[in-house]
Amino acid sequence: MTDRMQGRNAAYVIEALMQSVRPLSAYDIIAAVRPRVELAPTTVYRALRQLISDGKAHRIESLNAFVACQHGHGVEPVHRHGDGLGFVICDRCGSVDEFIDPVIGERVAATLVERGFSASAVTLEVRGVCATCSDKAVAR
Amino acid sequence: MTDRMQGRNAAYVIEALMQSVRPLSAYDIIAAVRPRVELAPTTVYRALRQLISDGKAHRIESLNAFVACQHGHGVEPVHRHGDGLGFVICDRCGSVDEFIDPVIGERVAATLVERGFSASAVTLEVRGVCATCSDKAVAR
DNA sequence: TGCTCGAATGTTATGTTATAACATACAAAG
DNA sequence: CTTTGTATGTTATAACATAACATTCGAGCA
Repeated sequence: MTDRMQGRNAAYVIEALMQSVRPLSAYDIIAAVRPRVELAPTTVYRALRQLISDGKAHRIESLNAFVACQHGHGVEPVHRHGDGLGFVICDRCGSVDEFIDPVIGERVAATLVERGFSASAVTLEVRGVCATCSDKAVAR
Repeated sequence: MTDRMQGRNAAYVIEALMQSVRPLSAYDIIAAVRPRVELAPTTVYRALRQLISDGKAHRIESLNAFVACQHGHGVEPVHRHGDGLGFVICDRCGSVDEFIDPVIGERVAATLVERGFSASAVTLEVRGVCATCSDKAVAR
């Protein structure tokens, strides 16, 4: 009961996410782990819920897809929504970049305090085109 | 060709959104306008795309649902993602509150400039429990 | 008038994302 | 060796979203 046990399905899922540059939908994950193993949607969503609550994966709301957390693989705490965690998502190449801006975290927190609102999750996502893809477009 | 023409379907849809306290999914909207009129999903999504690009409605990504814009019904410009526009969503009563924080807008913009990232949309959503619902829980 | 063009709309089918509901396995604690 | 809780498996279906193509309708104009 070390709080580290999370079953082998979660292991398959996080592995698939870590090996992918792009976010994966639940069904992408099913395809990615096949034919090594055949997972049902339910199973994948269960594993994802677990991984997300452990801070090892994030859901990208605007894509209905999932990514492995890019940080916190050492001693430092993993990134959590609510600390000014955000994602920059390129619609051209699909890359996702995680960032933290404490000032944003503070401003959001202030807004919530002002309202007496108790937050369970904060989503910050930017969609657009990354520098690399812009350059490519210019280069042609 | 005044750029204000947008067809009667959009009118039905925005009306349904404005009359609702809570966000509505596309299928909720279909139910809301029935039996006055019977709209197909395609039709509703088309109208929503239009309304959103006009700034008259917003998509709540974390709910896969839609709300009417709460501001900008006078001369002032409508709210747009990217100016620090955000939503505070109560998971208990379903209420959605729109807010603007220019500081957040600036910080996000700065992050994007730093990366040479060109944004097309910014999503900021907070899920949790509003003051009213918290009070109720305590009061019982 | 009647042509033509584009925008809006309608229709059908299907693709994609997510969960409900219930059955089984399996390990640790007692 | 039984109880209990967590993980897992299975089937079905709910909920969200778009593709592809047909039709209607109004504005501008020959």
